[in-house]
Amino acid sequence: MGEITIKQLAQILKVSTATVSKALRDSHEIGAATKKRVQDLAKSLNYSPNPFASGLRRHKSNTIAVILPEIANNFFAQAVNGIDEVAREKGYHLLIYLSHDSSEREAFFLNDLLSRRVDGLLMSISFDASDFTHLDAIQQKLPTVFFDRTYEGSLLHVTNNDFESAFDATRHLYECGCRNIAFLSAFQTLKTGDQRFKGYLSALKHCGLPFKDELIVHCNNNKNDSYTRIRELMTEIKPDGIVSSIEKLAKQCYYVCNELEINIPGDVKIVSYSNLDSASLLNPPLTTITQQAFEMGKEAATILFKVLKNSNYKADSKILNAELIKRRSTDIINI
Amino acid sequence: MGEITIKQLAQILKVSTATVSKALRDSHEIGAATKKRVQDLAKSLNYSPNPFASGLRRHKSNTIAVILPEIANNFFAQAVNGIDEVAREKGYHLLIYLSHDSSEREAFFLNDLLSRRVDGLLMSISFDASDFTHLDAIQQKLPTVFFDRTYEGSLLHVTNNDFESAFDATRHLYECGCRNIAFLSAFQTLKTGDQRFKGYLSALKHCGLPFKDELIVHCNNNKNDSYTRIRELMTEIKPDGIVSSIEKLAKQCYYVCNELEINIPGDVKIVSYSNLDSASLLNPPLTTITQQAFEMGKEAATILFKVLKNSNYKADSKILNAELIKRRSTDIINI
DNA sequence: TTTATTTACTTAAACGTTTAAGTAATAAAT
DNA sequence: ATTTATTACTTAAACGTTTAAGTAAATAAA
Repeated sequence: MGEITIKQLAQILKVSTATVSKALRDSHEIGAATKKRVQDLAKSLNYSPNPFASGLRRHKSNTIAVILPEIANNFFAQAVNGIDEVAREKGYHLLIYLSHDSSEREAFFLNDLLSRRVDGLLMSISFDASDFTHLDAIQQKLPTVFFDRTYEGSLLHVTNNDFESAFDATRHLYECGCRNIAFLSAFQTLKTGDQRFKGYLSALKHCGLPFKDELIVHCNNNKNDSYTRIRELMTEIKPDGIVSSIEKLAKQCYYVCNELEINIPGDVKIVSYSNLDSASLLNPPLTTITQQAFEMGKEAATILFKVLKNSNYKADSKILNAELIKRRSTDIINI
Repeated sequence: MGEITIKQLAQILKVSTATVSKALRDSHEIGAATKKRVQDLAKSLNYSPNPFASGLRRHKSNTIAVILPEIANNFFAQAVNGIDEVAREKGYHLLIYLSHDSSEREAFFLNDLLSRRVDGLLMSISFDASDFTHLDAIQQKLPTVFFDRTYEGSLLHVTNNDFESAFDATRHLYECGCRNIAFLSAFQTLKTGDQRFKGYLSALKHCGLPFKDELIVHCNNNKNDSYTRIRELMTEIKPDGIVSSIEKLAKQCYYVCNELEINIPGDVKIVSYSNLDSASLLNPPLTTITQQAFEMGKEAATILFKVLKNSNYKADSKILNAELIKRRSTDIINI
């Protein structure tokens, strides 16, 4: 039961605990022979230092927190894979917090993290964020890198080229013949959502299409709500193209179209931000704006570790390019 | 910078640190008036206890570890959601370890967990496990509940009705007219994989179909390898039905069939263990054996917390029923 | 040879919390 | 009135590690 401690190692070897500690950390203060004796014994007894004791003493946890809106989503899951790769390499542990897109939960987590439980934070902001004071505060207290879903006040972040990718997607629909392009909006209070919307607007202008308010559907966190709104859009406004700023909503479009027997891409073409790995197996295969999810996690973690190494590294950012992958959901159908 | 400590609270209130500590934990040793003074001040200064100090003293981390084969998989992601729900409610934190289906990584993690960093462990075993000594060992040291992918030696676990669900899936194919049913096998060294295979065998017998070795495809962790094997199966053996014991392999079947222009369900019918939430949007919609992923995480966590509360609770298990959801990939086609 | 430096350790305090043991004052029981 | 119990605290040690400061011996420089 009782785990082996430095004290016990010291007793066995008839040296002080200081010697053991230093030998294990390979300090120059310890002679080669003693070092080896200590290290050999430690290995043979399968000693591993108590993380609480060393965390307490060193004010360092070797742990980073990751706050995510959700985990059952290929984008975030892949991002975690990227984060994990970097963190493991550095010997760090990963504490996961799921906000389920609730800023209330998020605030609770952020408060918890002030206890110095972790050395740093990687975060993607929740759907319904509107008050950013907690986020402003955490950045002052804890090295924090935002990824994907960022806000105006973020100092360190990794984002997509959201404006450009939304622009390209919208233009792609135009080029495929759409003249009535709807936009399914989400998290427009965040920089990420705002940029996507602006990209859409800019593309409309560029293509000479008028902006129509009824083509914008603001979706919230409630599944039924957004289903109803999309259904309304499809029955009343009947767009011939849809840009969805979030994967969830694109799926709902598919369900609505199934229900209403609307043909994709015949009646309406759809393109969505999505990292669904079965996008090409859907019926029809979905044209996606695919983010570099793994890379994004990796980059965010890399920036965080830079900051942890050198704490006067106060602002940095990286933009990754999302890729428009054209599939059948935006095919031109010759009748 | 410097976080507020109990010492500082004590100094301000002119009481001892013991009093503060006890007041915060609502001890009966402290008078109501003092208690209130302490709690009010703590709240107003946003005090939160240093988790390292209290972890060191109490030998308790309020953290549980979760070891998963992968996270970019709806089953595991939903299981994490279930775990998260229970853990948050109990005020626990979640440390995530991804084995990427490597038992080597897994062993490394298990070793790390011996440092008493966490109070308990929830685990789903990696794909290529063959030596179970690490698993035997961890169960002696740390309350551990296995879920989904378990092994013979597991004391606490939550599983599917793997035998029955594989039986039902196989029989379903038989009832849809399949007489040459292939089985895509994975992690057969684990109890989970073994049970699924036995369920398949039993159904063959029950339906009066002969067992043919060439209909079994053993798939490993390597994506290209298993693609090749499935391709061989489809070109050489040409089964009219496939039971896939893992979602990944079912997707590969779809890709192979796309490539070879094999019609699903006309030429071959497919059923797979899968929690893909877009299963119904696939082309064709995939008949799945859908596990109660969220429930499984929740149940596993619940058992773990029972053990944490009462440590002579040494063996327990729960079986959840996976559901066969029939979709077009196993439809009977009338020619 | 004397002094300064380097090497290889040890001592002891510190990190922030918890808790067993002690104490003084008050209330209850005899 | 004396003993016993209860209440509301305090003292001090402990959890296991790290590290600043000290020390004695060996080596190098003067």
